[in-house]
Amino acid sequence: MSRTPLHPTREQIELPMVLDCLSDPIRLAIVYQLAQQERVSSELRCGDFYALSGKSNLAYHFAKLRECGVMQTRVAGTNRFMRLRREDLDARFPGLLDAVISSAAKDADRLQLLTECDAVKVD
Amino acid sequence: MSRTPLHPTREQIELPMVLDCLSDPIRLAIVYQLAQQERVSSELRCGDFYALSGKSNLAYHFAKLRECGVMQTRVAGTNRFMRLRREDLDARFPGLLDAVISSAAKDADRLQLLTECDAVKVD
DNA sequence: CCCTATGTTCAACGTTTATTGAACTATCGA
DNA sequence: TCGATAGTTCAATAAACGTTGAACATAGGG
Repeated sequence: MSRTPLHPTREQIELPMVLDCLSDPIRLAIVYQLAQQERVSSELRCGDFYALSGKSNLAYHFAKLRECGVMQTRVAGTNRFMRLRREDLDARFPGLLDAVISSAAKDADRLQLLTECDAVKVD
Repeated sequence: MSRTPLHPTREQIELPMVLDCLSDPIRLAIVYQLAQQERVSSELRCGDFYALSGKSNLAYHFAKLRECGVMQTRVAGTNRFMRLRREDLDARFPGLLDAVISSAAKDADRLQLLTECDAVKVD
């Protein structure tokens, strides 16, 4: 497996790319789930998203989210942990991420987003 | 020319559709220009956007912006006046439009957006 | 009534996109 | 060292997208 994947610098993050990233339902769900996880200040593994799609399709979306500067991947053994690049996004586009997340939260059922409660319910 | 074009109701406006709309550079420029015009509380004609692209291509983008609920078109004679559906967008996705507009403003030159000053300069 | 100005619609095109499964790489644990 | 686990990469496909020019529809002014 390759080294730590390439990420754009903060200044290289472009608004249209970010919006395009967030416009895909699967990627929006990934971002939403990462945002939920922020509260616990921990990261998520790729496998934590298998409910959303197959792993090869997820790898495609992960790559896109990385290349657009929305999230960051840290390689640890055979796992890859990801988290939102909140600091960079907030610096570049103040209020944008929060507006998207809370808008998504309002439409959680319509967007078929998994909430923390759902995760518990499934158990 | 057909009657007043179809617009989705407020509740029919979907987040991914809106984000997708705003992710295209030309549509983002249209929205940005409409947002600037809001301050003067007036509308813009299709022709006011010819600097962005050809008219047939603009018509395509206008249709998309309309269908996604981002803007509204009012037919007046041979002209069509448009404005942002700010009230609806703010109600559905609080803070989103403003975050996008101000983010775009920060990158105005990178995004090749026309500002009010530019319009004056061209004169 | 014609001519012009304003926009839309249509067909065509090349490009990008999302999705799939199979093959592959790398790491960890027994 | 072997096998299982975690993800990526690749090739193939179908659908959606953005762009173009030509044709069309409509309203207003001489």
